[in-house]
Amino acid sequence: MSEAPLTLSSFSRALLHIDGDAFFASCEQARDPALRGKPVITGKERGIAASLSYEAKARGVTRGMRLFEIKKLCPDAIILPSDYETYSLLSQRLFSIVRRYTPEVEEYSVDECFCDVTGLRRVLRLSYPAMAQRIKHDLDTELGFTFSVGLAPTKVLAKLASKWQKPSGLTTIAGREIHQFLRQTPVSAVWGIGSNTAALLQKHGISTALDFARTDELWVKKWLTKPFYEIWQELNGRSVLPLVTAEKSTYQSIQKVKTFTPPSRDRAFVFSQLSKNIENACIKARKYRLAATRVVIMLKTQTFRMAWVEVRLSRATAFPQDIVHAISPAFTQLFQPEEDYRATGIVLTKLAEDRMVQLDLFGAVVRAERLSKVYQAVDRMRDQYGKHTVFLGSSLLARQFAQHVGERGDAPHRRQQLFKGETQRQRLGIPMLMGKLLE
DNA sequence: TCTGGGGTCCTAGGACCC
DNA sequence: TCTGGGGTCCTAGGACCC
Repeated sequence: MSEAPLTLSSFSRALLHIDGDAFFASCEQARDPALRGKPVITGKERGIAASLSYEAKARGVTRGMRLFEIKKLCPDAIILPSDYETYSLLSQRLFSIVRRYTPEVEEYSVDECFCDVTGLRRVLRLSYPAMAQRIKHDLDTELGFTFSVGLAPTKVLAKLASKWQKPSGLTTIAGREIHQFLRQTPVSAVWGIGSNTAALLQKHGISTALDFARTDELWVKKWLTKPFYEIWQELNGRSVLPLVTAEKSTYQSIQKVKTFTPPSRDRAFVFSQLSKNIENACIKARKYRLAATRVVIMLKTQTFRMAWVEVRLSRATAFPQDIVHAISPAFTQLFQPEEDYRATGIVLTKLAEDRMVQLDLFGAVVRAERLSKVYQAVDRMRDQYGKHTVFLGSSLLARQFAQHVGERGDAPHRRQQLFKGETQRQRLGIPMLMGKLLE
């Protein structure tokens, strides 16, 4: 292994990685002040802890812990079902605050982003660390919970920096300090290096991020794939990963998977779960004006065995009844009556843009136009009154089940609670079957 | 870790064509 | 009939992320 250069001029680029602390639990606390300072846990619908407030962590609760264990350990824990709609709204606020400083923002996930502040020192009359501090201050005070921020010359290093001190940390990794940080970091903790690659590297005596950064460049190129070579470069201070600032406007695939408890071997019920997933996937597809030409249906057994089959559609569609009809034989083939199922899933793939969809027969054109009109109306109603307003007859069992177990789907009144005056939405509360609309 | 849900990118290798 | 080279497209599967 030869020495790779680690010293670079302090900031060829100045990139920030901003990460919400205990984001989901913090959102709940931000929305309901009565929850502040208390052990809050989200993930009730799954039966395990998904996100924990720092108060809960202090009591020894960990991610993935079962609810009954949590109750034993921390009887006053407040356990809430996930409310993705609220998290997503606060996420948008996070991004818009960062955009006050620079348009170069990558919305990496619901609770984190990267941004490029290179060259803004003069404009803002601030050093890069001071700039990072200021952005952090705005986020902390305006959103009502804390963020951890990393400042470094590359994305991979900025990600490492934000993780360095949590919660509410601000860590700078300047070019000359890179090796000090990498020496203390196991290679498996580097963004993009998972357990498989970490195990491979370990075999070659590479255990810290510094070992990896110092590995011979030619060796890395020869034995590892492109993403790992890019990580190697970034660890050495060479910024090669671009910021993806464009708004997400399309998808390669859309999937909806849903677990239900208890597991079931009732064919009609399992099929209706799948049907409901298909409807939800189609809603998303239509929103982005996409249509699937292929779908994968998946059934997960209680023993976590995943059976799946791919179905080619005769034409691209984003209408659930087309897909429900097309996958029906495949479902029959997949479904084993003596098996207990815990989840179903659908993946829409080979997505085509809506207007490019080819319609073969005149009859199909007429039908598609009719359906298209129906769904325009359905999508408008859903926007106005909430997700559970209109659905396919084949999803009825699953819808009733969800209502029975008190699922926390989309609920416009919670939006009102959070953003008073921003929405006039109300809940209709009367489910209608698609069949009625099509009559 | 007793296991949710939603994505992306990369590569090897086969099929097919000239 | 045999052997060879090269290009493109597609697919399955791996790996990783939050």
